[in-house]
Amino acid sequence: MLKRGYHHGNLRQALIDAALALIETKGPAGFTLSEAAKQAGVTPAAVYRHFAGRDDLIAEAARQGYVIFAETMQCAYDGGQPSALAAFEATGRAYLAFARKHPGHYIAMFESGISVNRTADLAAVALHARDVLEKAAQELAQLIPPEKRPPPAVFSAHIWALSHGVVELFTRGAPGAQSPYLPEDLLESGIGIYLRGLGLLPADD
Amino acid sequence: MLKRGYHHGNLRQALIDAALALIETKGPAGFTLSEAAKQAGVTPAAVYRHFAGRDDLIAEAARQGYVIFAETMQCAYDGGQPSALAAFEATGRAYLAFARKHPGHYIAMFESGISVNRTADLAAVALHARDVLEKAAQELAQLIPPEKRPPPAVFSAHIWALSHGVVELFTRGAPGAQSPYLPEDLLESGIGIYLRGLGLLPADD
DNA sequence: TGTACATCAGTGAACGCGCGTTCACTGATGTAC
DNA sequence: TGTACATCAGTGAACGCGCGTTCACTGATGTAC
Repeated sequence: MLKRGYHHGNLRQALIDAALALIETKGPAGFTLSEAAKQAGVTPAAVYRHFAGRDDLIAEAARQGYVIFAETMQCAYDGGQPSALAAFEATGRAYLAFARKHPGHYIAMFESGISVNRTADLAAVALHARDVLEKAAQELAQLIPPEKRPPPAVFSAHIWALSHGVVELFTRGAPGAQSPYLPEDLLESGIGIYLRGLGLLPADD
Repeated sequence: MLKRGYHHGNLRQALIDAALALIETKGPAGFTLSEAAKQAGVTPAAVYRHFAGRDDLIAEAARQGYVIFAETMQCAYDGGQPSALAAFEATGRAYLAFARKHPGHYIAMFESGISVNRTADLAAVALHARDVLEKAAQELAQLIPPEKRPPPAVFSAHIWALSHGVVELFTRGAPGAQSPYLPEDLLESGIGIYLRGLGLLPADD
């Protein structure tokens, strides 16, 4: 953040970062353009040099989130290679790790109410993120005999839903947060049982 | 709704219903006390005869949601008796059915940002709803050999998370809504694979 | 049955507030000569 | 290296709006006699 007197230096990103911090602290409804501007040390009007308006700012925050999200999962996937099983499990764990590490992004992406189809750019990067998970599922599905193999899209949807449900219900003071189990453990054991159901893990523990 | 001229008759419930309709239509942020009053044909100030304020209205909507939620699942559970497996699967299906049939309640409960611990009353009814699912899980867990039986709380948390994730991601125009699969089918197949992983369903399909 | 009265649900006007957004402007910055 | 100038990022004042909330009030309702 090279602050060069009158001009800010990198206000655009500073505004996004401020928005993310606000969303993380006060929830998706707590974010306001004015407050984000204030946090960045700037007048609300200055925001309009860089964004079309309030929603455009959130959308950009979400977009950056999807980029990091895809990168995180891709990286985990690569790290688990060449074992399809290890790659898949690492990808699942990366989902929760992302939600933990980037709560502002996560909320902007999934809880702010902005549509993923708002811009073509946002839709593309969101689709790419989904493809990473689906590719991991597809590769793993090869190990299942074709006649009892579910479509990879179904497979990955299950894992995505389970991961998302764990995040929403058992992190950040959600309804199930009084549970004595760590979200990480819940997700790992849940995926374990699921993969056993697919015959990808031995039945005996 | 017996409208007796000047006095409304049952304004309290009319306000809750209006709030639910608004939440369903415009999302959790779209709800305003003033608009709910207007929908009920009444001045905003009239709301304060029945509720402490805006948040109190949403909390009451959520509370009623938890009551219906618990009833719906309890009813499905009872209908599946005496088979533990049938009762459990019916309870899982009831979760999604509730979200479909009462989207306003569902959003008020899980997406409005009001804490379940806001009042003792709300916390109690939310806990009761969770207990219904947990009881179904507990009973079903009896069929698993003790040494490979997961704690029922973990078991039910998995199902809850999977159900919630499916609702959030694959209904109501969410990120995964362009998926060609019905949420009902996704949830059913997911639970099926999961139960197979626990040895509660035969491995061959 | 008719009248006087207490109750209290809803009115209507007003409030302060913070929001997103606009506009003419200003002055720091980087460039051309 | 020094000066004149064009650019354009950010200012500051202002706007209209709808929000949640308050208050003194009013008049429909149900009850007591």
